[in-house]
Amino acid sequence: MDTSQFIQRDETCWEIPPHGRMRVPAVIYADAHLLQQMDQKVYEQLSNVAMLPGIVEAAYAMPDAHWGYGFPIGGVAAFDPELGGVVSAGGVGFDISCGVRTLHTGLNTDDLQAHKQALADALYRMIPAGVGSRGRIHLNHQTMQGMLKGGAQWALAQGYGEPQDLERIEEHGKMAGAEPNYVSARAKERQKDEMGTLGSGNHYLEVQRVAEIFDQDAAQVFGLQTDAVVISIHCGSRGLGHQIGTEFLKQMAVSAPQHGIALPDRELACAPLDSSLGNQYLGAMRAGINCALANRQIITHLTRQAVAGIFPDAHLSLLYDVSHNTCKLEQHEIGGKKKGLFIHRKGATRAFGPGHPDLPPVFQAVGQPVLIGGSMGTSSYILCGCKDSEKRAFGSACHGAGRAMSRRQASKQWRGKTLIETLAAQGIIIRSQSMRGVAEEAPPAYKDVDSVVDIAELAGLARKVARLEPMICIKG
DNA sequence: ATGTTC
Repeated sequence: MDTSQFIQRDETCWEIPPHGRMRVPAVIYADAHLLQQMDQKVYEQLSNVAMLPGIVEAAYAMPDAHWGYGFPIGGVAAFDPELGGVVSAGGVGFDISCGVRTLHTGLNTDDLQAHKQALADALYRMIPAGVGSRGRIHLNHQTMQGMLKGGAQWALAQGYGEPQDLERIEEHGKMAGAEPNYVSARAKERQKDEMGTLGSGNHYLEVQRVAEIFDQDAAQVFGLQTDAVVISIHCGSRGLGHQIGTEFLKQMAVSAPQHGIALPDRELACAPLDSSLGNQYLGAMRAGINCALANRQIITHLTRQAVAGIFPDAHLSLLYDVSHNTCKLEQHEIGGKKKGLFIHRKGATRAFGPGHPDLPPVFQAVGQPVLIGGSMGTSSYILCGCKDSEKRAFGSACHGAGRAMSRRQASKQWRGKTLIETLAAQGIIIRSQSMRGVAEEAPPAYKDVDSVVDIAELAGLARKVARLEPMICIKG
């Protein structure tokens, strides 16, 4: 889009001043090139978000932002319940609590070389991936309620994982305030055979090597060294999250007029935080967060089993687990005063800096790990939160490379088989059930993750710690 | 993202 529509505040901060029904400005963190690459829809969607009741400070977009459903993906917005603030199902997204976790393996690149194919096969066999994939775990009514209430803590109690995993998951693995009774029977039905599955789209499990370290001190705290092998898992709440999103979006759109809300876009359906519907969505959405946390915990268990079959002495310890589709009540300073705000992050990662009370002791000195999944075949990054990020976008950073092209366009332009062959020639093994899915994920269909991350750092959203390169990718 | 057009 045209950069002249913005007031450039500094090198990476582009502002849309409030006009029309906008209550606050809209701000995009990007450089001129990333901004030009973004669809004009990002401008419109972010301006619409700035019109919603009770929004404070500004509607923000991260450098990886692109056109989404209602809210842009890469969007961050905070709402004050005391100012008539709202919660929006479109502001969280369909894949509730989609996120990334990264595991240390204790192996290095040389250990892996001779066993690469075998490990790819073992992981692909062990972890179901693709549309409608089903797992080996089947939940009944009681275990479903327990999972929705307990998240990764529930999964651990079922035998999936290790106790020390928990402190390295946001919310200690269990999102408080989940209300399984606000999750429909249909959402639960869709989920009962889907625990421990990756799903499709941009979801993946990737075996990666640490290719570059930018910050030795933070890397040491995070346990990262050059040539170490790590495994990253990117997935979410599967059919359950999608069903919750679908149902509440509809209800929020229908009831907006009776809540006195004139929606700038039907896709921005929302409900007041103090309404019954808003409260029900929060309870269901938090249960969806627990579903995603439990799912990533179970996949971790399956990953440990697959790796143990080839490297019996390897111990996989969790670095961290972050969610990037959430709405959370957090304390932030507005005009010098601490306030409880509902922070929507849609395709945006929490990036709390050093000393934040919500971080476990191990990360107090350097800030939380911010896990950035790149596109297929390209680098991923590990960043850390910094003090500034709390002033820039409520403690948030980008979540990935961000699409530059639609799935439809990408699937017309590339062939999955060719892409897999090209990547194989670079030593990257791709395993996927869907050649169309692979084509949709073609690296050039995404923005350049290196520049997205550089701009995120320049904007003070997070600081670079390490760059990872893919070796094996199990693709959803 | 999604039992990929409830």
